[in-house]
Amino acid sequence: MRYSSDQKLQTRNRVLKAAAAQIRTHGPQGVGVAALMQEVGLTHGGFYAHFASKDALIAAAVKTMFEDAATQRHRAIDDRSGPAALGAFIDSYLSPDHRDRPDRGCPVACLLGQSAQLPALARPAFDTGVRGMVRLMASYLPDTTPDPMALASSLIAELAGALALSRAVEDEALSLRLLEQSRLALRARAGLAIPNPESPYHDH
Amino acid sequence: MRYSSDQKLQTRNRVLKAAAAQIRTHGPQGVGVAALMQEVGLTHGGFYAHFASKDALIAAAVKTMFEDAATQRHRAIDDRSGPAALGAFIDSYLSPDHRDRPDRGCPVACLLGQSAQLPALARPAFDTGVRGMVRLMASYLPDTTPDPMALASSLIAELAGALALSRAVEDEALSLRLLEQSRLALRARAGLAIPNPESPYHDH
DNA sequence: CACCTTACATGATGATCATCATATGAAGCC
DNA sequence: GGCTTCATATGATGATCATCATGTAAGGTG
Repeated sequence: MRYSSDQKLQTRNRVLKAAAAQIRTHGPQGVGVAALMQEVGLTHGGFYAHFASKDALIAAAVKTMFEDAATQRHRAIDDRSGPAALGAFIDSYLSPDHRDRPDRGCPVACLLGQSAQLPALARPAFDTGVRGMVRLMASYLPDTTPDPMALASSLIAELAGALALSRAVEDEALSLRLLEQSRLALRARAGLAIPNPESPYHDH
Repeated sequence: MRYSSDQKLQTRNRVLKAAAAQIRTHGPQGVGVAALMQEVGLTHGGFYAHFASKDALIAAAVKTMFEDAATQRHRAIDDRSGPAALGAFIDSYLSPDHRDRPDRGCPVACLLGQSAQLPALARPAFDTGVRGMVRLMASYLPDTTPDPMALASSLIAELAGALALSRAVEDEALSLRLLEQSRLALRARAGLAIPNPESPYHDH
């Protein structure tokens, strides 16, 4: 068959999207080329028409992860600004919903512990993503913050750490406690009021 | 040859020790039975005399990791007590030295992001380790702390998150900044004085 | 209408890996 | 001194996997 003009690009994007989800749930090693292509409805043979290697795919997938995460953050925060935006960000980040959907969640928290498995090609994208996330957090902080970048760095470490920990832990009660206590601590550290206990979480 | 009475146990311990290091550096998937046995000076055949499966090995190795970590913590803290112990713990945890030696470092930070790769057999040991670490941290906190377990949970999340992040990042300057800013933030949050900038880190 | 490009499929290759069946070789025991 | 035991070695098996060479169908282009 002859394909529509951007057929190849669309296929490539579908593969990328599937890879981005698989990498976040099963790690870079957990993705097989054959299984990935099958998920997209194709066979493994065509893969190398789109990517030079599996490592190249992972590098590209990590990049798209961070791009998607940026647009997702905008949706989670809606049109809120200042403290409301910051609170919404923290709450959605440390929600059980986010914990249970790593496949569409924050790449930083997912790749945190995968440093050894991540191919060198994908590393720069990760660094850029971390830097961007710290910068974004700093931009949310009150103008009165003495050193916003320093505080943001510390807040991001706890955000990602708490989420990753809550995922790694087996016991649901312990997992929820880790989320909730970091959520409260982070809100306090960021200068936010105690959140409404009735609706502590938000969708994204 | 006939072997000394505890030969088998000693071999098993050597395998476990090597596995514990490999898992922390290369992840659970990064360890091959053959390579592991060769590192210990044996061939792959004898492995199944010691462990029922690779998963069983990983579970046992995770357990020993946490046991070793407990004794290591005692050494890092020496005979200090109270604030001095807490400060030494934070400083050594977030030191470049600890960052660069994951093979003998904190299992929590190493396994944080490996939840997907960790076999079910090893999960309970991880939970126990996390709980123990939070409890230990709580025991260090000043008596005046309103809810020590809550604060400890938040502190551990930042500790492990900052260390894992500093390892995952490629850029050395960014990595050091992540360590240092969380170190200062954690000391402040734990009610400690600003550390001496001359010798900010300690061996362990 | 014939041709050639293009997007993908089929099938093979070689590597790696966990697992296991079986062999070996040294020592304690009779 | 031969028999047995037991820690480890050798080698095989089957599975999984990345990669690639080659085939195929379809449709725009000449």
